[in-house]
Amino acid sequence: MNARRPTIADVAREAGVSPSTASVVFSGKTPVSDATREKVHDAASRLGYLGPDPRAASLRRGRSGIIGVVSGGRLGSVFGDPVMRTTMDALADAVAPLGAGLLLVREGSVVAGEPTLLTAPIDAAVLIGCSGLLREHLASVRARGIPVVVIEGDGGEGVPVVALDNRAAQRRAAEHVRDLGHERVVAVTMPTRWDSESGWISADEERSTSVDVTADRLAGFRDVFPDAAAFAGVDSSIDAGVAVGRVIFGGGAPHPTAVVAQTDLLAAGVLRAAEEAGLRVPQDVSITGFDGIVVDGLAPYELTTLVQPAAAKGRAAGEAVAALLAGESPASSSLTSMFREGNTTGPAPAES
Amino acid sequence: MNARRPTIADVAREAGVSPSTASVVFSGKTPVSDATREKVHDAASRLGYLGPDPRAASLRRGRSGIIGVVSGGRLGSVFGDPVMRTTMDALADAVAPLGAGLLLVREGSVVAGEPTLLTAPIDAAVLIGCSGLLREHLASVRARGIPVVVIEGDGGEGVPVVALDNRAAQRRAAEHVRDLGHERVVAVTMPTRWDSESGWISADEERSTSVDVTADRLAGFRDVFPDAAAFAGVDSSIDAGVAVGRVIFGGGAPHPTAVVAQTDLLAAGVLRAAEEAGLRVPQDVSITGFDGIVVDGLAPYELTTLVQPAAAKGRAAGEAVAALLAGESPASSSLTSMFREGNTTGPAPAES
DNA sequence: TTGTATGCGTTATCAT
DNA sequence: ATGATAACGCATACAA
Repeated sequence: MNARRPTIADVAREAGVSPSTASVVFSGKTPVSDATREKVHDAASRLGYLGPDPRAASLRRGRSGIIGVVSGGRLGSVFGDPVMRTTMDALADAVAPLGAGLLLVREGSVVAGEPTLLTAPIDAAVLIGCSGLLREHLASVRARGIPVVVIEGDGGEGVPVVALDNRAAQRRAAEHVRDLGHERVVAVTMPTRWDSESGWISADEERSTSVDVTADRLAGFRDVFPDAAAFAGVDSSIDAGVAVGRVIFGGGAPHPTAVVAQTDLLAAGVLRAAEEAGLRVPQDVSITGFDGIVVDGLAPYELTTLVQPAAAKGRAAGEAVAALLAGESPASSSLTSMFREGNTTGPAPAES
Repeated sequence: MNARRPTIADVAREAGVSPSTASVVFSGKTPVSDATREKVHDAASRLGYLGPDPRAASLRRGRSGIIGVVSGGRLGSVFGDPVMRTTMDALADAVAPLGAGLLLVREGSVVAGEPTLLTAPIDAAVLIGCSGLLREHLASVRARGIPVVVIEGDGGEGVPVVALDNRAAQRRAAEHVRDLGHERVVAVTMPTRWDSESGWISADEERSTSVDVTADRLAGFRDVFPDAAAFAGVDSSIDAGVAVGRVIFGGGAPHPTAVVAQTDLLAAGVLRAAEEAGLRVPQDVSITGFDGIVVDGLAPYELTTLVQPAAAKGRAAGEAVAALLAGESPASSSLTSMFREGNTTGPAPAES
């Protein structure tokens, strides 16, 4: 009745070999004779030993095999975005060969006691779609020697970034709309802060936007329409888009003839709201999206949008992590989106 | 130029206190005089010490603060389901007070080298929507003394399960459909295995279904319609439902007058396919779902469905983990779904 | 309230 | 190919 779980030392003793040899049998780092290996395995199964304790191995090797993925907002809203899911999947694939898994770390710990970047045993951190608020946290993490990679954001000096051409791409969409003759244009954005609410964006708010992606895409829009109004959705979802669309098309004022949305989901919601309001797309109102995802059930519409390489983002981040862990200094990478014209944009209607 | 990162021992020395005192200052487990605390903090910042190394702390305490969440399939398809997202979010909230975070573990390691339940430093594991294939893995994990909780599945002897009344609830829907007079009924299911393809389910396949949820709901359907046909979707999504619906309503044979789908997303897809085929819902065909989620853009339809307590599932699992970690033996819990009649079901059309 | 002493379970280094 | 040894960095029981 030995309550204690057997250790590798017990196994070694039972097998009549040294602890280091037993260790090597399990790790396979050094050649071992077949006879020895068998002795050790026998001893292990006799004792019910199931392999090295990951915690002890972590300490000794200085590696836990865990990579923290930090994202803004709640899991539900983060994973509600198909782009994020694709990216995360690609990231998981990319770090798996390193023997690493993904630990979900929620920014701004929703609940007290929750592990943070500073208290979790992570080998590296990937920041994705985070607000700038995290910047200070980041400093401590880096000071600790934990490699950091940022996806679409600014990590500061020496932090590799996987960037997307958000501003240029969004500008491209805005130009397309402008070239079609539209003048009454509204931007529909993702949240400006992770705790922010839906509503028209004031100049102040626009200046202090802390979500990098939102800010960058809005800047691209501003390059073409410096004075147009912008409305923030509560998140990136069809429902949020519908809510925004109802406000935009609901007022008595002349409705906009074009809406430049920051995501396909928002665009799909706006489109639906436009239909609700009795407007035809694209005859009465043009709508552009961003992401290039397949929006369930949007047919027969096909959004005019910017197709972004979601999986490539995850892969690039994974490769950067691998390089950092190998002691290299990977360069930042920059991915580009592709403009795709669908059937949701058309010439501005004649002034009525 | 000391390359080595400072340890708590260095801090203690610098502060002129013992290592244990310094440790206590950081963990807060024991009262410390203000003066001492300050001395230690000063020394720490002077040395650039940022707190205890989580890896070493893990080993010493025997806890890593990490809970493995095992799910079938790829991240993308798992998190594509709103129910799963809600459950995961609630789970994350529930374990946060324990100081624990969630490590994503993919069943059947998609990529070689990926950490598994046996190699990751986890304190507990939560299995959610897994296939029975995992059963053997589970044995080793439990042998290791790692607590396990299963959400909607069978963990075997002594494993607390958070169950949903899948079978009874699905039976409820089937009865509703039968009571409306429907006889040509088809079940539309989630995948029967995680690697399975879409298609009519053969008797063999039905018997060997390894995804518990799929099997349970199908059994509930069978309680009422033992001989009806069943068609598996490639996953739980609107698109999968559309694909299934096109087959179901596309043939020359008389179309079914009712479809009992295993999820709301599948139901929504089937509904769309029915419309495509020129059928009216519910006059020509009745459709039921399962989950009770809000399906973006399904209005004006409101699915007849079973509303399941998604967040409660996550909370219950979190509480069970907490109890296990506290050395208790939590009982399994059983949650119930609520039948909600929408406007997608109606009397069977008269025989034509 | 603080200090002393020990061991958590492993693996890397080096020698044999 | 195998063995002896020494950390890895910390938190706890216990003593003072």
